[in-house]
Amino acid sequence: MALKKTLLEDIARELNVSKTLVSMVINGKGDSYGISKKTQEKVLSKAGEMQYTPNMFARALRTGKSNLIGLLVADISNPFYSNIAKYVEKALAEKGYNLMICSTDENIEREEKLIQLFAEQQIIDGLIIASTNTSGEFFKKERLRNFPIVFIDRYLPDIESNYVVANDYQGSFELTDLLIHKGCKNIVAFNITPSHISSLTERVRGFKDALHKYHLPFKESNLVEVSFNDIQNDVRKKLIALLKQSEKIDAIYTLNNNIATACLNVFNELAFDAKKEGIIFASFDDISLFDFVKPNIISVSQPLEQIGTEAANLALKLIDKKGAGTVEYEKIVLPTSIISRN
Amino acid sequence: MALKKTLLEDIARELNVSKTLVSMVINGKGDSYGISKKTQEKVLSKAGEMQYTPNMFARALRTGKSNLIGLLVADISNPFYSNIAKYVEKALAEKGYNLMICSTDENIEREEKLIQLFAEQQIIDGLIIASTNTSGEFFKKERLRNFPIVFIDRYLPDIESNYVVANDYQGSFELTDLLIHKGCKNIVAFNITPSHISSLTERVRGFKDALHKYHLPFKESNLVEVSFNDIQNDVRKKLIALLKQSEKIDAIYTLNNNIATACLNVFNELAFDAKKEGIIFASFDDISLFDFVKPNIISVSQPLEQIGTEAANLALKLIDKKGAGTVEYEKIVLPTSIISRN
DNA sequence: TAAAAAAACTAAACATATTTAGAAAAACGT
DNA sequence: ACGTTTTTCTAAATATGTTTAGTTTTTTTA
Repeated sequence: MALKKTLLEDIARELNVSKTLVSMVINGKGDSYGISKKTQEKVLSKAGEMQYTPNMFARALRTGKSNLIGLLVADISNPFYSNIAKYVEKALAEKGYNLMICSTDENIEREEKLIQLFAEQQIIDGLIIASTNTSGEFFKKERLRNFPIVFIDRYLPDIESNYVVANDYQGSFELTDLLIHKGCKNIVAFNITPSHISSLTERVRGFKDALHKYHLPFKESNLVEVSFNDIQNDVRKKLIALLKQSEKIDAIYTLNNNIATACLNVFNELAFDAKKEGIIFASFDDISLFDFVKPNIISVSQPLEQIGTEAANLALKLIDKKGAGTVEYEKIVLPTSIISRN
Repeated sequence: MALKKTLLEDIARELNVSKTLVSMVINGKGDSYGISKKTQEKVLSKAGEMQYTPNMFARALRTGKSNLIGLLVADISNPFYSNIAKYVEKALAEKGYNLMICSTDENIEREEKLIQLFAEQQIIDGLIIASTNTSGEFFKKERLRNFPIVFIDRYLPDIESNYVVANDYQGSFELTDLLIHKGCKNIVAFNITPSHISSLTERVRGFKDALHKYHLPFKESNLVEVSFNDIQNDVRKKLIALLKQSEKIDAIYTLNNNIATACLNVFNELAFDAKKEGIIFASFDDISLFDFVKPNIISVSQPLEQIGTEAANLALKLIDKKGAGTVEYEKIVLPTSIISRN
């Protein structure tokens, strides 16, 4: 009735050999185990004929390897992450690995639970993660210390780790520098809070340093923080207040695409024409949306394909090297580029 | 050295009971197997203390259930799919299931290979798929006939199946109807080719029927086809030709968000002001981008959250019912809504 | 041609759970 | 106190591969 799957044993029985032999041949170890060419061919052709595919669970159970990589991000529907995911998947597929994607919703508990489930249990062979954690404490656990983890987008400053990130500091510095060159004297940056995330603190640092370079003062009012849980409403409230205030500002700089989109929404609602009001709009993260939007947005573009590809390859490299003594961390920092739409 | 994982046996040994008993209790079957309350508590507390978590592979191997659902889409970086993915994941997480996402790049071979790998091998318990296949032939295979599959976005007309799709026909009809009411007499629709995909053929049908309703002729020139593999360039070529031609058109209607974005790019390049030229721009699929773009886009919005949630729940339902005789297919068609930006 | 070496293959253990069939212990009835 | 039930628990089989430690067969060497 229910079509039975072909097992190693079935092939072995058909050919009157042991399943050990079949397993060896199927795994391409026929030569190294000294199985004769003729036998190898017989096995392979019979396996093809019987449409044999090994049971991943049995294999993973025995070998402790699943050929699965986990990708943990805040929100897979954020184009930043979904684009990275696409390239991660592509790079992994080339090496016979598959991807499990999970969203954490920037929820530390959920993140930790998922890591526990997948990484500590060795369901995945490696983890690529944009961690939302405030510290590296969790990752110091004995069970994780030796697990292949690649941080992307953000790293945790208090632990040594492998990571692939954009040069947030440099990108933010250059963008701010450009704004100043365009004559801006009172730039207001919008950040999200809690803002412990490294990519954001780096961007803030770049922003401040660029101001400092040109002897522009940094006041409290140059940095607005909006709450992650309610970005749209918080942005609306604070942006409107900002536009109403007497002190004139000449640039708004959002520190990620979420805040940018929220601001654009408010502009839309208010039919606010930033250009006409002499306000330059700039943002970290370049999303395709920005190509079409008024006002023209000056943005810092991150190399998504490269981030995804490098992260995948680094993860695979760590898996290969696993256990091989050397614990040298790879810290890959990729250059960003300014997209200056005129 | 390498921290050993806690096994069922370890708990059993500590408590001087059999691992059978431990397994039963861990799986919440203590009562039905008549394990005394006291023993159950002992086991549970010891398991917590020893941080036991069952090995998914051993469990899946034995039970044939992995609590994994596969999601196969053309391109996870397409916001349409990444949004659906988000809601699918959310609905599954609530029921203790996890998601494996793979992109097929609209490549039939890759799609079939992935299905073979995951579904036929029973690595996943169920599959949610936006199939790129031209026919249902592949899904008729004995090994798949009884496998829980939910088609989303597109269904295959030549086979019976479970699916969750938007009402493409209705949405397209209403949109076209609206355009006509706005005075359009020569609407050009942009489709991608090969266009065997059900959602697209339905949209074309809705378009034609609406024209017909108002006795507007449908000519070859009312439907432009662009190749999926090179959307941007093909759109550029054909859109430019269209805008140059002598015959005046009064609306452009793109049949999905990819084509829409490509068109907008061309408008941008040419600094073409559709509104000024008396052309209304409309598109199937509503993406957040459209909120910000000039010209104002009239669009058909699909209920992404609902599609994702219903698909996930239907998949779980099929898994539950598996083997339970009744083969009644669920065909869920969800209403779309017109977003008419003025 | 017998002993040694090399080549080709296999039985059994193992990875870690779940489940079936049945055993031991406790409680009950008389 | 002894057989019968009922309650509680367990040994062994199973799921499907990989790997270790041999064994058998063939070839080579003296």
